[in-house]
Amino acid sequence: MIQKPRGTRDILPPESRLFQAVEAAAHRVFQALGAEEIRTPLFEHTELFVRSVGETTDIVHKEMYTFADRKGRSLTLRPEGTAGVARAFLENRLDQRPLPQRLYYIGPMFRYERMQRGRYREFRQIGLEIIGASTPLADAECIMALWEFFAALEFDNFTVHMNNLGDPEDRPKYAQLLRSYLMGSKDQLCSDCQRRLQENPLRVLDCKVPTCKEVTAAAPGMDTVASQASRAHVEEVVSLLTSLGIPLKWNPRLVRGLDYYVRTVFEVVSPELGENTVVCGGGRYDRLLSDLGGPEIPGVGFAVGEDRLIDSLPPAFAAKVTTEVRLYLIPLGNEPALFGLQLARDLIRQGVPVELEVGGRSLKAALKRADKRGFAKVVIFGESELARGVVLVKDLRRGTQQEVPVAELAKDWQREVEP
RNA sequence: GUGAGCGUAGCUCAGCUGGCAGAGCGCUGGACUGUGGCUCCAGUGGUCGAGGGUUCGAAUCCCUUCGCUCACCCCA
Repeated sequence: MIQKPRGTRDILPPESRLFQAVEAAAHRVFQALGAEEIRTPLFEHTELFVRSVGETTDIVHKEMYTFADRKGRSLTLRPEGTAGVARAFLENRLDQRPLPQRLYYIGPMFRYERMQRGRYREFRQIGLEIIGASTPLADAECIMALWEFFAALEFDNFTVHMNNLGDPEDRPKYAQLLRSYLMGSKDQLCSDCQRRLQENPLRVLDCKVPTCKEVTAAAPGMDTVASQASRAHVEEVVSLLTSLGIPLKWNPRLVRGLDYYVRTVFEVVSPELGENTVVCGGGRYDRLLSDLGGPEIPGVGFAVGEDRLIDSLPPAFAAKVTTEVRLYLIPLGNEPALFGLQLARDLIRQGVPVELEVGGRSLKAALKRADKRGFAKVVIFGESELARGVVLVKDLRRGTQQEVPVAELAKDWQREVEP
């Protein structure tokens, strides 16, 4: 038996409804803010990701699905969405349209990683990019959009973690500062952190080992060397969001895994999936487009891990989405079966979702099945009902049943669903 | 890349120091002819992940291999 490749998943009903609901919310919220959908290739030239995400990052270093095509060109399945959007933006000269442009995408990403809870090799991201605005207001709008997206999914308790990564020229300065600070307590760091100390001291701030946390607790924050301009920028973003009533948690140890971020960075972690499982990450990337050979156009954006988001959806919302709301049509006999087919056609034309019993079940068996499937209402009709132009509508929850003229069935349903 | 655990029915799992492969749930049907939920009955369903070894006999013990999961790492 052939199985799916490691790290991929089959999204089956009813879970597929959760994906539909989440994506519908994304379309609705982002479009309301003036964003438009962009769809870019699932694979790109490898060079694009090496240059944008960063050669030394883990993503590029060891997690990309890279392959040679038949002409020997090196291609890579996209590990994230922003690079492709930036490339498409430049290639199609979208900078010639009015700026800023708000673009969002929904689709699969690929990273070669070991499987773990909430971590897949093929996973879906929903991302929003605001390209062509460098103001703190743009950052704030971006995070506000994120907030509204989560709110539309009925999340009521989550926090946006924020930090300032400074400008590109600040980062080596900070790495040096942090390294010399940590050198003093080198012996108390775990073996991983002693290695990180040389390679990438910022990562030490991320370590979960308690002794390392103690050492880094009083370490100087990025803002001690961040440029005055970047500090003023991020402070303004915080101020704007605070005025909006969006709770932020300042986290000076927040470090992102992509090199292109500057200044504002933020994350949302899921309490359900554990403290180190990021559901959403984003930030500002003012140098990305110019680094890719384009004009100096700033941008800010985020990506939500759709699979992880769905794993941590509020239960009440998930239950509502997966509940069967449709009329179950049960014909009794051959004449009524034909009528049932016509009735199903008429009802779906009027926007009433139905399920016709086509398995020839007895009434008893059909009702039993209706109960198991969670149908709220069933429609029963035999020859005697048809002769009188009515059907029996049975409410399974209340246990009541009444005759309804066939012509009023759709109206009866709409009254029930949209009171 | 490092470490740990687990593979038995569609699902969740039992199966003792080796002795006829099981339960619950699910699915299908039935218990007054056209009225569900509870209950009861019946049916359905397994190369015990795969290969090899030990043995009269292996789901069980040993070896190999494949697969899955979790943690580290990193990230969505």
